[in-house]
Amino acid sequence: MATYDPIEVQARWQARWERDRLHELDLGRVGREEKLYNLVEFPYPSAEGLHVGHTYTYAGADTYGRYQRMRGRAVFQPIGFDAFGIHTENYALKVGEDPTTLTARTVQRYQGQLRRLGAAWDWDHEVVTSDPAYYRWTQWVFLRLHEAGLAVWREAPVVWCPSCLTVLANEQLEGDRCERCGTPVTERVTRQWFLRMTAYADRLLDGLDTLDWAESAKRQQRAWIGRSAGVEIDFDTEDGGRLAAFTTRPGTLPGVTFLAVPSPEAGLAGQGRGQGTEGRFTGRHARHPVTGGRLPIWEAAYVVAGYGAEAVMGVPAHDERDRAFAAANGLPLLATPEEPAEVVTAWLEGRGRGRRATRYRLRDWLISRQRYWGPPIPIVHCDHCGPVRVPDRDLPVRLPPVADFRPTGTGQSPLASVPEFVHTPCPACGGPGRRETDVSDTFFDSAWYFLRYPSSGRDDVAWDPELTARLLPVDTYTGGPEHVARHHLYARFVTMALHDLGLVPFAEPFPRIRLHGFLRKDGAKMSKSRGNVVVPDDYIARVGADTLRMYLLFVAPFEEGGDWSDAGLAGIERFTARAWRLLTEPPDLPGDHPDGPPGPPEPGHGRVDLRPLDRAVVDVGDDIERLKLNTAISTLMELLRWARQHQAAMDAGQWDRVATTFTLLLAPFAPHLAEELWARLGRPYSVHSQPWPVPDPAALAAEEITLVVQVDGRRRDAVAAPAGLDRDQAVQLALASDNVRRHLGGRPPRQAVYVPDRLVNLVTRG
RNA sequence: GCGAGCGUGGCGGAACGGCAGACGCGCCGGGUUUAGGUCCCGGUGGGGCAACCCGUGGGGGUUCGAAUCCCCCCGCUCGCACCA
Repeated sequence: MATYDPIEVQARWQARWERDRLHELDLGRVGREEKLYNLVEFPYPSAEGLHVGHTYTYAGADTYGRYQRMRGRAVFQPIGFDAFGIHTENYALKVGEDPTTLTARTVQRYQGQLRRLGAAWDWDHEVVTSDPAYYRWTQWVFLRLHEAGLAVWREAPVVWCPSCLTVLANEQLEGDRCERCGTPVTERVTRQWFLRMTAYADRLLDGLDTLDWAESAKRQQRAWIGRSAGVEIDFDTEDGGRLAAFTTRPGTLPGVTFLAVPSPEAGLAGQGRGQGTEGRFTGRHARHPVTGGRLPIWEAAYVVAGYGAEAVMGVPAHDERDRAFAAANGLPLLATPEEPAEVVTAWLEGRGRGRRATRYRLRDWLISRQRYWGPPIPIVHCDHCGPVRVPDRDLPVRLPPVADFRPTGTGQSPLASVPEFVHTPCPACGGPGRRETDVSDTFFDSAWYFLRYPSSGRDDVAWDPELTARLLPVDTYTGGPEHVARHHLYARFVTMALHDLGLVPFAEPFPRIRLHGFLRKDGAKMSKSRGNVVVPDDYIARVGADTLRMYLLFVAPFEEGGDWSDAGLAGIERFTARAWRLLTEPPDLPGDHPDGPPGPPEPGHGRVDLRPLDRAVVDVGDDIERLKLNTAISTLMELLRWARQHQAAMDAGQWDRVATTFTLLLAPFAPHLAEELWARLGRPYSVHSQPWPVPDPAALAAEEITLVVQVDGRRRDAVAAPAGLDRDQAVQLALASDNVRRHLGGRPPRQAVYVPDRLVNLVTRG
């Protein structure tokens, strides 16, 4: 028999699956009950290609999807490319190539890599966000939000990256640095487009309770939204003005000794953050609303602009930051007791000096980017009409070719240098208009892509209502924890807004999210920016995709991740080779042995206890459901060893059941190998269309168990016993053990703890 | 600083509060092979090499019984980082 050639096997079956469109679903016939929308975060095709971190994520999600298909679900598992955006454009700048041609090439490269993973992608529904057929609808979504008053153009201080030469959203900061390039950011005041995400703060927060997400992810989003209930208190200033201060602890009002307002240089972005005690007296004073005492007004670096209140009331006696600021600036500390919050609030409300208020850490989503590689925001500015929506019929507003796509640094996108793009009649009055030249944030492209997948072929609608009602929401979203406060939040917000507009029939796009762990390299997260990526291609060419997939899933629990090292790869190579030999070569029976009697191999007696097989069916399935893919694979290894050891004793019927069942259990993990083995067993194509095996319930009811016997909590024996013993029978059995009697030393047990079918603990101590 | 997660053999990792170390790597021994590799079998936490004893970052606690639950401390990783 031929030896196992994983490279030949994977190439042949990949070609066949593609020809047969094995993984493409006929969405027209999928019922709502049977569908399973298995979504993974799509890659951005920026730089050197997919790395094994992607392989890890996709292998896990694909294994889950393949298993669900065998469980009878109609699995929709689309894939696409997040091809617009700064990351792609920066790579284009680095290599000095136009992003249009570059993207076409990198997408092709990624497609090839994704195909070679052997995942069950539904290529019929691929989307590419930089394709006009896609971003036309991104613009359409923007227009719907604009109509609803959720997209607003306003002047605001915004975060500016002096390296990327664009403004950034709050979510795209890492501390006071740009999350893409690490450059410390600065601040600008310009007119920008915002999506009013804060209007949904409460619903984004409250909706979390309904979701099947990891608690850590919910906690993170809650913290990000940061709802605080408190009171806004008015302070009259001596120059006749008024300052409103927000506090969550109105009871500390008697202890106020100063007011703090944002210092101009502290700003949004957080320059000057750190010590937090720098400040400058403004020369102005306010009056305490209760005592009438004079309160100096200070500019303080620690006050965050834009949180919603004009000032912070400084209470050195009750707040650490206030105390530090007061101490550093010679301000008094007034040691007053804290009053009951309700009393103070009611007092203020009664005199019109304050009102209950809720504040959020969440900001509106700034989507303007003064960059090239993104969807133009579909607005025309008119001197008479203001910002006017481009009519739907004129979409897409195509991204024009430009001579130079480098960011300008002037605060304007490179599109501003294309007169024939900029100058266009106002859609409202027909007068001279200027197109908006900013493009939108990449995260806006990906905030709705899951809606597009089922309807990807449609050029008349963004998404088909009937298909959407049937296929969505997403059943399982496999993604990275780094997206919890960004992409997952944006997608929830956009979906809620579209739901309110009656455009989608659900408010939550991702009722169930599973976060994968990270593959690390030498202790550090593997990422392109760190330059420590390992590329899957060499491994796929050398040991095959099946072995790489299984190895990645074997080394660590999927949701925890682990350190990449190929040291243990040999273990999976051995496993697959053994499986191949066992199922494709005739058994090594006595009749075959050179020293044995000549003749054909004799079948075994056929009285092998097959319960381990049924047990494995249950265990592997349970493990996949829980994404414990590492232990699922170890169960397969144990099953293989058991099959090898008992093969000779099995008759033809038993062996057939073992061989086919093993192959079915292997299929979600090693799709090519399983398909080949299935064919060689003479079974009809395809193994991936087969139902998951059903265990024999009688076999699962084990009639014999091992009872562990302890004396005073220490293991002294383990005895074979029939299942279902009652306490007295179990204790009698335990007392029959010589070793147990020896350790009892003649003392009768004072107590016996019995865990049915597991353990007896005889306790002698009082 | 705040929040969360995690600390188990030489290594990756198993273990509904119930036999700690499954499975795999590596290593040791044996077999097959002209030889190396492959392949097959066995062993592999520490101490005694037997009965047993000790062992899950450290210390305390709850429990008949703790890697698992609780408290304190140490270390690593990941979020957030002046949000009043």
